[in-house]
Amino acid sequence: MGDTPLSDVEAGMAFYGGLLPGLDIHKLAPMWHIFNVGHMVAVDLDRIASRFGLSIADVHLLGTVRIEREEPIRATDLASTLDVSQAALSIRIRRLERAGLLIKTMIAGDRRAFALALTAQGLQIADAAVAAFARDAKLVRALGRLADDDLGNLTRIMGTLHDAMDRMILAGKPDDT
Amino acid sequence: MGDTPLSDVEAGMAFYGGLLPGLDIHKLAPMWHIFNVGHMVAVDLDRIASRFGLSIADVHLLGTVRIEREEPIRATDLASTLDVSQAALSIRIRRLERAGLLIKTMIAGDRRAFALALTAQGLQIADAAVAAFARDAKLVRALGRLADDDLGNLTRIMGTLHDAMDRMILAGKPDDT
DNA sequence: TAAGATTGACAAATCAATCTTT
DNA sequence: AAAGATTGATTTGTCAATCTTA
Repeated sequence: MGDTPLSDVEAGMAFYGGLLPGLDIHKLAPMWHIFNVGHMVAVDLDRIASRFGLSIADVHLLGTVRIEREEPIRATDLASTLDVSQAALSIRIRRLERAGLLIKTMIAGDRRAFALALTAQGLQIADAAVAAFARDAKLVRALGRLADDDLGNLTRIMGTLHDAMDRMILAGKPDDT
Repeated sequence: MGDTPLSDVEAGMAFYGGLLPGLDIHKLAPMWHIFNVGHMVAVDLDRIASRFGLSIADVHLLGTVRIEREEPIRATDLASTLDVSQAALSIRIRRLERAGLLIKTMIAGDRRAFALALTAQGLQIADAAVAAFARDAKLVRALGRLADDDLGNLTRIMGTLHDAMDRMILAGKPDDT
């Protein structure tokens, strides 16, 4: 170890790198960062969402339904997109429906399934929550201190990873290890 | 909208950017990516950890204790580091202790608190789980397809954000909104 | 008083089982 | 059978209250 003053995070990664030389630390380190920062962001956004009487999971759902599509999104597709169980969705949808933010609509030609749409109030709250995220989230503050280059590259690279994970999860649905 | 075939993710961000022009989409987009990828990684690592009879939260705890320090880490400090409640820690520690992976040790000069250390078995399982993460995680596969430049920049930038979030959370503990 | 840790009440996730429709 | 959705049992998280020690 040198005498450079490492942060706790860097020190931890350096420790593991030296400990298990067989490890692919160059991929483990960014995954660890993403996992941890993702968790901290989730906790932080949950705190902001609670101002609206919602959880971050609620906003995630409303925000996804918010994005207009040709075909209104079905509950099953939503479970894939959000990477949660259908059971969890079922309960969340019922609660948001009772809160007057969401409505179920029939799908032509399939009486098993239903599609989802936001009410006027749901639309307003979803937008307000997203605006509050953009304004108040801790991570937004941290992102504001990055160089323009870094912010652009981060967005591009994370977008690539986001797409790749979406595809892998979708592909891995039928046969899961 | 142009005729470029956008991914769902990019289409969603473009939608919000056009919808609410006041939004700082340049910071909202990367935050959204980090939140979503972080969640998908957590689900994936949880699946891998279950091979060892552990949750990702268990491995997170063991891995953090694993990192050697001058002073063995206390339970309260661990709650800050992991960004979970003391109550959750309390229960998880008891379970890991009963499983024979973790031991509580006395702290000289303070009979309220205790420190944590891994047993030989805990050490072995923690390392095995981390090795399994590096080998089998979906995100590791996705990271393997990045250009070397991108991987390096991602690691550096996410490390910066990780540190920044750690500091903000630590600073925000006494007075939380 | 405050800090470290634990407990109890409650919220929310998963998994397995079930019901209806295809 | 298989797919979409729901329910019940279990696990695990947070929050508020409590106990012990500083």
